[in-house]
Amino acid sequence: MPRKAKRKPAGKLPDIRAVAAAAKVSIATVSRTMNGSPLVSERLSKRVMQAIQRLNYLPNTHARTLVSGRSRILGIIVENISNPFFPELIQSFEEAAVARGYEILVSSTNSDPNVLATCARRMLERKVDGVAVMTFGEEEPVLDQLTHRGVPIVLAEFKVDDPKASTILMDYSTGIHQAIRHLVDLGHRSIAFLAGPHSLHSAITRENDFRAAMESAGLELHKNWIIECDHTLKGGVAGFDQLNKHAVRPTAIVCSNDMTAIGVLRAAYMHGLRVPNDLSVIGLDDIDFAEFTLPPLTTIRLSRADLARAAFDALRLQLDDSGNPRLQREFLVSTSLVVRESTAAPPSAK
Amino acid sequence: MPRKAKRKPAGKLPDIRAVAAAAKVSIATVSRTMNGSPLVSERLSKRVMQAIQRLNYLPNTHARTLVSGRSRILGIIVENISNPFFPELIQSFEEAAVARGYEILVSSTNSDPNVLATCARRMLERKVDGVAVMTFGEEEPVLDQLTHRGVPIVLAEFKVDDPKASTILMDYSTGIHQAIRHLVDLGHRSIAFLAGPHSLHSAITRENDFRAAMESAGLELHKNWIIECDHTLKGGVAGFDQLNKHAVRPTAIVCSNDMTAIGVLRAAYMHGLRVPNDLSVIGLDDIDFAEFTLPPLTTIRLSRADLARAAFDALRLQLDDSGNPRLQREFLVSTSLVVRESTAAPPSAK
DNA sequence: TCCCGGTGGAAAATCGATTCATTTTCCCTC
DNA sequence: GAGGGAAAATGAATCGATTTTCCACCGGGA
Repeated sequence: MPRKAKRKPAGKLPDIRAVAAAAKVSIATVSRTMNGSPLVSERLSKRVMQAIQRLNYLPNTHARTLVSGRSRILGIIVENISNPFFPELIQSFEEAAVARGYEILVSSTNSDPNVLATCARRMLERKVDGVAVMTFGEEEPVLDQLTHRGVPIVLAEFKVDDPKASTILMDYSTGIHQAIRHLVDLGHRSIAFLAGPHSLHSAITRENDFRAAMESAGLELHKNWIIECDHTLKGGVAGFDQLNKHAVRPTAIVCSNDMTAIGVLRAAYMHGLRVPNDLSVIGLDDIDFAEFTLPPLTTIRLSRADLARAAFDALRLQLDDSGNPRLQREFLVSTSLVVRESTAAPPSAK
Repeated sequence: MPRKAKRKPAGKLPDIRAVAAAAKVSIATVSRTMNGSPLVSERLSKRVMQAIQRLNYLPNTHARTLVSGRSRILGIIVENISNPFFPELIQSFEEAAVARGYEILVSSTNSDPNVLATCARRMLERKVDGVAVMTFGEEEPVLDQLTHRGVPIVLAEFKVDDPKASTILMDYSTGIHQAIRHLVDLGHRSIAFLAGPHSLHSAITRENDFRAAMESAGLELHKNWIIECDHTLKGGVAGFDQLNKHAVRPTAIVCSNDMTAIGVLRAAYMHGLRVPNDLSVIGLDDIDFAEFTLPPLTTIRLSRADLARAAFDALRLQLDDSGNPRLQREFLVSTSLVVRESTAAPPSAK
């Protein structure tokens, strides 16, 4: 005996068949219409659209994904969502994605490689079309999982030798040179650097660019004045404390990111040092907060919007143009100094 | 003539058939094993699991969703991802969700009703199993779209008369009473309130609780001292400026959220007022930053972790226990004062 | 010897779309 | 009016799982 035909429950959502029936066309035509195929006449297209409106029909993306192989979902993995840099980045990435009909899957690794592996797995299970890995380092192990399955990825500050991988490089050098130049012009000679964790490629690049800028300004690097911190507020406080232990102290501190700089501001305050009169501080990122610290932070701007757009474009290129062997796979994002009030002439120059 | 059978491309991902073949069982058994059916013996189950491992098989969630009707995706809609309160909330929500095998879809409305509608639509298209609407107001129009299609939702601070909707209420009253009490104990009598935008239910609740606390402390409310701001840094600055225009000024300011309070800190600094000596400031939320402002902010803590967990539990209850007519549909999250250094005795009391 | 309950298998229906191969429609020309 | 060819619309296979139905097998009890 044939299986009993299932009656449709009353509250059933309209599917493509319902639309086809309502518009008196085949389901193939409905599908074509929705996908903007040129093979549908104006007249029919209109009729189908009306039926869609009338029924308040939403296509089932899962069914769509199953057959087409594309999910129209992009993943974005960030290092730490509690660092304001990243929400701003996610926001821009989301806007770019949604504008082109992509959905995004966000996750944050907190610099834990295990979490990163889990993220990659989650992305794979949901069949993302591409992943922006915005962790600025530590990403090696995860790459294979994704690229081996043919998922395009884009990395920040890290080149991978895989045709499916693109890279976004930051031109820190320009911004950092401007910062050093700014300090030198104010009269500073003793400049310290609070670096980020060495596990991050970006932290190392920033530090190297700082060294280069110091050298090209003809300034000597005091050995104790480059300290590895962890890019957090607490880390900035700790870094300052460490700097403060030594007898000779810098008159200016450049930090690997804004959070560190804000930590320094806090620590300096606790030690009774006035910024910028007793100490100049420069950050890097220019998060929204930087304008509202006390005093407002002089910092090197790294645009989240630019970075997000570059990441999205890199993925889109891989997706739309994957045949092309001469695909652009490297992108550059620039930086520049924003002068506010945390920098001034050093005390000695008064 | 039948369509030509398609050969499998070499690099094909393993599917359930491949696993079945590798484990020498039927696909039904593989499915049963993965879904923890009791009809599979220990022995076989182990064999299947091994095959899954060996092939590095990942089930296709889209295929699964299509037939089962459940996507195991939860949506979370926040007001503004650039306010650090929300990333911290998302982080906790994500952890809870991922721990139970759910994926999450994040989006941020920026208080724009049109964006909210788009978000709802995106969630619907992706067939989310439930949505946490953490916008603290403005949500009416969107509700129908979701609940009408049977998607459970949980709202912050807003009750809806729908069996699919749950609510999380914040007990601001306790924290705000503590704050007023703290100020009164320090000697303050003149206390202003920088409210949030009246479009937000939470902002109105907070304001009302402030009024109530003032009254129960026997303090008079100065008419010009309740000002509507917008919960941003800039808004805090503007609010302070407005307060400052009048001849009589408060000795303490309570703010509807931390961002506003941080804006006030900044504005006070620009006007040469020292906090807390000249002016006491209290925030609400206790975002991570609050500990690192200058001076560290006294604030009313509203735990993101508690809120996220409540939101997740509310949805899970709706999902797992949807038959139950006596479902818990209201949850309460508490608040409490955290005293740091932005409050002290008023100048006159010195 | 027959039957029975408990396991697991094989096969088919289903979910809701896309898309290929095919048929139908329509228009133009001779 | 027939024939040809492009354009428009259709039918059916397909994606990868879940789930149901029916069946086979095995050991044990009556």
